[in-house]
Amino acid sequence: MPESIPLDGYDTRILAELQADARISMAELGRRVHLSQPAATERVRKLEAAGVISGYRATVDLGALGYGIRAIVRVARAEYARIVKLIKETPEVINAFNVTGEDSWILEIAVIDVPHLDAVVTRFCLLAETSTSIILNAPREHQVMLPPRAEDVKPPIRKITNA
Amino acid sequence: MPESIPLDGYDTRILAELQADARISMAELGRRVHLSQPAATERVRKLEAAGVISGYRATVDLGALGYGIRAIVRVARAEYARIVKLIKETPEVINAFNVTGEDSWILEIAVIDVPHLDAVVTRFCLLAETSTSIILNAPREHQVMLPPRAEDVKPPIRKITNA
DNA sequence: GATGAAAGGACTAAACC
DNA sequence: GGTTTAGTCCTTTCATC
Repeated sequence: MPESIPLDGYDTRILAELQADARISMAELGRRVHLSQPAATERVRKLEAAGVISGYRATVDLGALGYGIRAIVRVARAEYARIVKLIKETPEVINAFNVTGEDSWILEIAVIDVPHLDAVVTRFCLLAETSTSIILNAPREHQVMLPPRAEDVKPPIRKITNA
Repeated sequence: MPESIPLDGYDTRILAELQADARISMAELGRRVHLSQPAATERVRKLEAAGVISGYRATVDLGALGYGIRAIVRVARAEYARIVKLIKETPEVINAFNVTGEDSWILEIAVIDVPHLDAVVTRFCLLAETSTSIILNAPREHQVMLPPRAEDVKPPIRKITNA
């Protein structure tokens, strides 16, 4: 699994375009980033091979699908293996993060309505302490992520040697 | 913005396939869901028009991009407008949810290293109380969401009328 | 919704810079 | 590394069943 391959301006623009619309053709991508179509295709292939691009997914509108409520469930004092098992068995869990701190799990879930929310949260309550917050709105979702700006990257302190 | 159009088995399978790989051709999609290519194309077009499919995005590996740490930041006692402004100015924020409860905001961020984490969190600390948890692992991410199963959908209680 | 035909566009590979 | 060209393949669109 190669990591941290050098990314230049073309790669950055390709990543921006494909995060904004993953279904454009390689020819259209080339036009947008000012590369020929074969050059764009080759760069995308390398970004995929390097693992920088890990996939392409359609985004669905949960409301249109019939899920009226999204919520964050924090889970504390849970037994690791049992929680992982319950997460894997629960399709309403969109994202599940194991985190440091008092609450060891943070889940994002989608449910139809309040009775459904109750049903899902109750399953986790049986294994651990939970705290549920309903998502009211999301001013940012799926931010397009590009390589860190140079000013944010602190070079490591060089070790003093006897050279 | 049309919502809750009826979705049949074909639509469900199309949504599953496109959430798993958004770059397949309409011909390949048709093969996978056992529809002709024009039929598959037309259904995708309708799902897009109805807003069920809201977009297609490439997923990037944050580690490969150079972001070594992901974290959840909970923000409490914040002034709404100022927090929204700060979120919009902070590219490290991947997702930002305004939620019910004590902590009114839950942010997911990606940073390069601990100094960078410190820098980002400090900006939010100046406006509100924060609590930061580093993400250790994520046993589930980007769950494929399909229309709710029938057994989860509770029909509304019919009102008693004088008919 | 399927089939078949026609047109347009996209991808692959090669030669060249 | 990128570009251009040429050839093939695929996709899309339309009309018909």
